[in-house]
This record gives sequence, C-alpha cells and structure tokens, in this order.
Amino acid sequence: MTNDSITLSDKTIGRLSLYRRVLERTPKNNKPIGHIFSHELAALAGFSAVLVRRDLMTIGFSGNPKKGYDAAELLDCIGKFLDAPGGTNVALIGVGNLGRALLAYFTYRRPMLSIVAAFDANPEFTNRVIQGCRCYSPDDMERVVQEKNIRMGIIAVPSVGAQDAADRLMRLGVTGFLNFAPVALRVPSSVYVNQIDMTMELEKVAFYARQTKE
Amino acid sequence: MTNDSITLSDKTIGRLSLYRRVLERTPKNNKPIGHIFSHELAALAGFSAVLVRRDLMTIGFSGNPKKGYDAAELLDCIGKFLDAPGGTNVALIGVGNLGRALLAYFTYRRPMLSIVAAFDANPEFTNRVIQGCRCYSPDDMERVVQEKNIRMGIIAVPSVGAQDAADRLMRLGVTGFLNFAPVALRVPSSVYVNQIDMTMELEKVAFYARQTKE
DNA sequence: ACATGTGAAGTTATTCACAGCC
DNA sequence: GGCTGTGAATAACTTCACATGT
Repeated sequence: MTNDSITLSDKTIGRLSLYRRVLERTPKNNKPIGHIFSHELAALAGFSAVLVRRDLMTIGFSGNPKKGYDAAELLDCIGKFLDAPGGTNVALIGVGNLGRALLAYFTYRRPMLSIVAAFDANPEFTNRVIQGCRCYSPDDMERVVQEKNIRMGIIAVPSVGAQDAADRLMRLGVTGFLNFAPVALRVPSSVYVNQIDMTMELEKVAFYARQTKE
Repeated sequence: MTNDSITLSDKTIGRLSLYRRVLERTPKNNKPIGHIFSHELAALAGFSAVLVRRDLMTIGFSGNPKKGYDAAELLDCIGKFLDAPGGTNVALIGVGNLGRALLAYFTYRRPMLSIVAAFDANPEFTNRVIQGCRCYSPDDMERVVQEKNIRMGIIAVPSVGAQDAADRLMRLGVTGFLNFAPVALRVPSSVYVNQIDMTMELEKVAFYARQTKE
C-alpha cells in the first residue's frame, strides 16, 4: 500500500493498467462497481483469476473472501503505482496520420497522462491546434519541453527521423519513449523504450489465422 | 527448411517479422545485404545475438561461421513460415482516425498482407476510396468478405461495437483479429486475437520514465 | 461453500558456456 | 580467432493446489 520500491514486472504493470480501465468503465447495474471478485475482474480484463490475485498481491492490495476487492480502494492503489503525483506530460513527435490518430485517442483519456505538445516540421501543422493540442516546429523543442516539463515522448515519425527525435528529447531529460517507428532506438539503459511495431503485430495475426485455416 | 509444422512461439514469430524487415530495409553500402552475422542482425533488430541464432535454429535455417547467414535465403525461409502462399486478405472495421492511420500505414507495405476492404457505418465514408482502399457499409460485409476471401480483421471501432464486429466476421470464417478496442474479445479458442492497447502501452512508458526520474 | 493468499510446481523464454568449424 | 549451433543453466512468468478466513 505504501512502499513504492517493490519491483513490478513489465507484464504486471500492463495488467494493472487494464484492471484500472476495466474498473473505471464497467458499471454494475448503472452505478460504479462497489466490490469485485478476482474471477470477475479476470473475465473483464481477459486473464485468469489467479493472475489477478497475484498482481494485486504484488502491489500489496488485499480483499476479503466475502465481498472481494473494494473497487475504489483498488483504483486508488493502482494509481499510486502507475501515476506520477503531479501527472506526466508527454510530447508527440510527428503529426502525420498516425500522430493525429494518437492525439484523438489520448486527448482527455487519462487526466494524469496527457500529450501537452506536438512537433512536426511540416508548416501545414506548425502553430496550429490539432485535436486540442498545440503543434510546434521542431525548432521550438528545447524551449517547449522545458517550459512544459515534458518527461516522455511518443515517436510517430518515419524511421529515418526517429533516432534524431529521440536524441534531442533525451538531451532535454526525457527518459521514456513510445516508439512507433519500425526501428530499434539506441538509448542508454536508463531510458525506457516501448517499441510498437504494427506490421509485426499484423503479421502475427496472419500467421495464426493461417494456422487455424489449414 | 521444409517442415511447416514446427511450433513457433509467439515471441519468435514477432522477431522473425522484424528480422525480415530489417533485412529488406537495411542496405549495406547502397546495395542489398549479402551475408549478415547474428550479432549484426541482433543489433539492427534490438535483440541479443544468441536469441537470433535460436530463432533461426527453430525455423531450421543455418549459416556458416565464415560468412554468417545468407540474407536472401533467410528472407525466403522466413517468408515460408510467415506468409500464406497466395497472400492474406484483411478487412478493416472502423474508418475513424485510427482506421485511416492504419490504412495509410499498411497500404503497399507488405504485398502478402493487404487490407482489401474497409467497413464503416458512417455514410461520410461508405462507397468512397480512402488511402487506396474501398470503404463499404457494414450491410455489405457478408458479400464482400466472401467475394474477397478475407481471412482476418482489424478492429478499429469504439469498444461498444468491437464484439459485434468480431462476431459477424467470425461467422464469415475470419480466424484472426488485431483488436485496438480496449475490450477483451470473446472468441473460441480456434480464433486468435492480438490485443493492442495503446493506453496500456503509454502507461507502461510513463511508469518507467517516472522510475528513472526519481 | 466459496473466495482470498501464497508456497510449490510447472511452463516458457532467454542466456551461459562451450564444442565444432570455417 | 571469431562465428555458428546447441545442451545445460538460469530467469521470468503462470498455474496448481491447498491452507486460511469469513
């Protein structure tokens, strides 16, 4: 409940994020969930009940056999682990098709995690507000990242510009990236990169779809 | 080299997809790579050299200590595992911001894996061609999926419509999904679902970015 | 009864370490 | 000498099984 230095695995963090959203979005008879059992949460999130209990165990959250887990308390507890106290400010690099979709997707979705600035060299976008987010020229990156206290970046530019963008942001103190460019970013071990490769994900599906067909 | 019934793990399949793209895109002195060592491929794809060798071992591909792996042969071999012989046809459900970004992203990217039809109830999109892909009304789904021999679907609609879309496609023989809606699809075990949760991915980065900050 | 909490076992994934081969 | 190929060891993750609580 209090100790923040427990080590959570990557997988567990991802699932906590899902549990939270499930708890926030799923009403029970039109009102927020009061208590929930591990098997219910598991079904909603798509995992097994034991796994849910393990995850909650590792964050030190406990329920009771009669009522299950208190949803509001659980949300609080997950928030303590996932959210930075004052929220985290994010920069989006690249306002192409993917970038704009990400803006639309993330705007107002998580109050503690918001894209506060977008950057794109294309003058068609610079100094305009897109999906509620101001778009700047890359020339302003130094100033804006510092002014807005930006701590992480979403890379949505073509492969060729990805490493450059990451390097500039890292020099400004950014320590985490969500990278959609299909290229492995070279970063020091103190920086975290979450690589999303759409083509890979699609090909995985194609592989399995084909297996079950034959 | 020949036997197709080796079981590849999910992780291995993903990496094979990456190896392929790295090999296709990385020229060596302005011409295609001839041979490549496991540590070179590892660096380009962002994994360890042993892991690369393991993966190639499991698909039965071998190189030689002097020259490394023959890139062209390796591409061929990976293709034998990942690609369906005549290619795989994909349907996109939902032509909102994310859907259009996916269309832009995938069009002409992988010849053996193409989005051949998009569906959206919004009449603003139906019967128009967007990013080179024809967009249909959901009413035409039955006909189009059969005519175009569609085997997998990308779900890019809001959560509320996701299960419905999946159910309709499954009735038409679709056995694999890439699901961007933040909801666990209920499918029989013979159907594969690759769930992509953007919010979860972003929150993972925020968590680690925060760790290194403190 | 039925749910939580958790040690122990099982499973899967990755790395170590080294033999064999250009 | 540096690379491939791979058994063995290690690490990471998930499930089993059951003691405990209400």
